[in-house]
Amino acid sequence: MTSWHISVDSSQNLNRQAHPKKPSSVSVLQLNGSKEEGQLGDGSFEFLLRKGKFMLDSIVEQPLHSLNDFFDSNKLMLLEADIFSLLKALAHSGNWERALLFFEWVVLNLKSSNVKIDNQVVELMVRILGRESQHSIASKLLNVIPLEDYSLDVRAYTTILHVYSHTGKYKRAISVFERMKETGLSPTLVTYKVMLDVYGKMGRSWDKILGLLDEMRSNGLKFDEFICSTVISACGREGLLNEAKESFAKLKSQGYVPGTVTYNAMLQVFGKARIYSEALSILKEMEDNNCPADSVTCNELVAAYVRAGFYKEGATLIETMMCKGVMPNAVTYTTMINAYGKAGKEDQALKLFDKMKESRCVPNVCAYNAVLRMLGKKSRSEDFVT
DNA sequence: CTAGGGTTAG
Repeated sequence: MTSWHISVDSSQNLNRQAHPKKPSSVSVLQLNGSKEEGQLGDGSFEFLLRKGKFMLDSIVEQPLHSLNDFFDSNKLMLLEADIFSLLKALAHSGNWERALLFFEWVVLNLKSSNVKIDNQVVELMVRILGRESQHSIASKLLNVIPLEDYSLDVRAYTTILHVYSHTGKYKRAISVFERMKETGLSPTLVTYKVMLDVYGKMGRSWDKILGLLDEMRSNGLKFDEFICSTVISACGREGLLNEAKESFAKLKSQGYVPGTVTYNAMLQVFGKARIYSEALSILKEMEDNNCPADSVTCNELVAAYVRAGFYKEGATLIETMMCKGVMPNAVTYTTMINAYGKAGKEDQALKLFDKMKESRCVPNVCAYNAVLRMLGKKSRSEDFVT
């Protein structure tokens, strides 16, 4: 099972010669609970399991700041351990920070003995940070892990690309994506989705986006809601109206049935460009296709109304939303408050802000900023009391 | 229960 094993010191080899039938690595925690390898008979395996559990518990008990000292003083035992299982157990018990510190410690100690970490351990660490959405930490970690030394799987690569996308390192994402393909790995639908997002956020890359879509087609991948919404929102970001319309039509002609998210992205494209006829026809298409509207749909419509100066209509829409069971959220209220503020309707804005709190919608930073900016502009900050 | 999408921001 665990074919990889890191041998670091000679004492371990002596140990192995003395007991050649023992498992070659200490299984720290038997997560799946399977009774494998028939090693339970002589009791030594159980002992090793207990030892592993003990190691896990000891790490979890350590305060974060003294963890490195703990690792150093238990160096021999830890480097002999099944690092993969120990990492997995740490992450599984909600200790991703300890997992990270352990990983970094292992990297440091193995580097000094010129031993490479196993691919699977790197993949696991990437996955742990990805799941925790620790993008900037992952990004920093990737600066010290030479990726070209490892042959990671597609999923690890995809997570890494997502990390680069999320931390704005678009150029690096593109070069890692290219290198990944050179090593013979085939990108999955999700990989392509992340890359479409990278080009979309980087901007000025519409031809690249079309290129990726062609590549996907020739690899036999089917476009889904994720792919389509990403492409349309890329258009929205740069005001590519015709491109949005064309690709939307093309995708539909290929049998793709748009969902709420893609319709929302289309609404944003036309709403932002103030082309209300098109926005309304999108809305009509949604209704015709029985595609349910959600809070984002309503927020886009509210934004479209107030951009055109239709404050009453925007406010009424919020009421309608509530009647239909779609609760307005912080985005809805912030959009309206901003609009009132710009129009010099401070009283209306403050009334709405109160209503927001009454309806138990917790104001976020954007909402407070909208109110404060408005009051600051009017030099009426004395009216603002919590 | 392996990775992934859309909305506020003067």
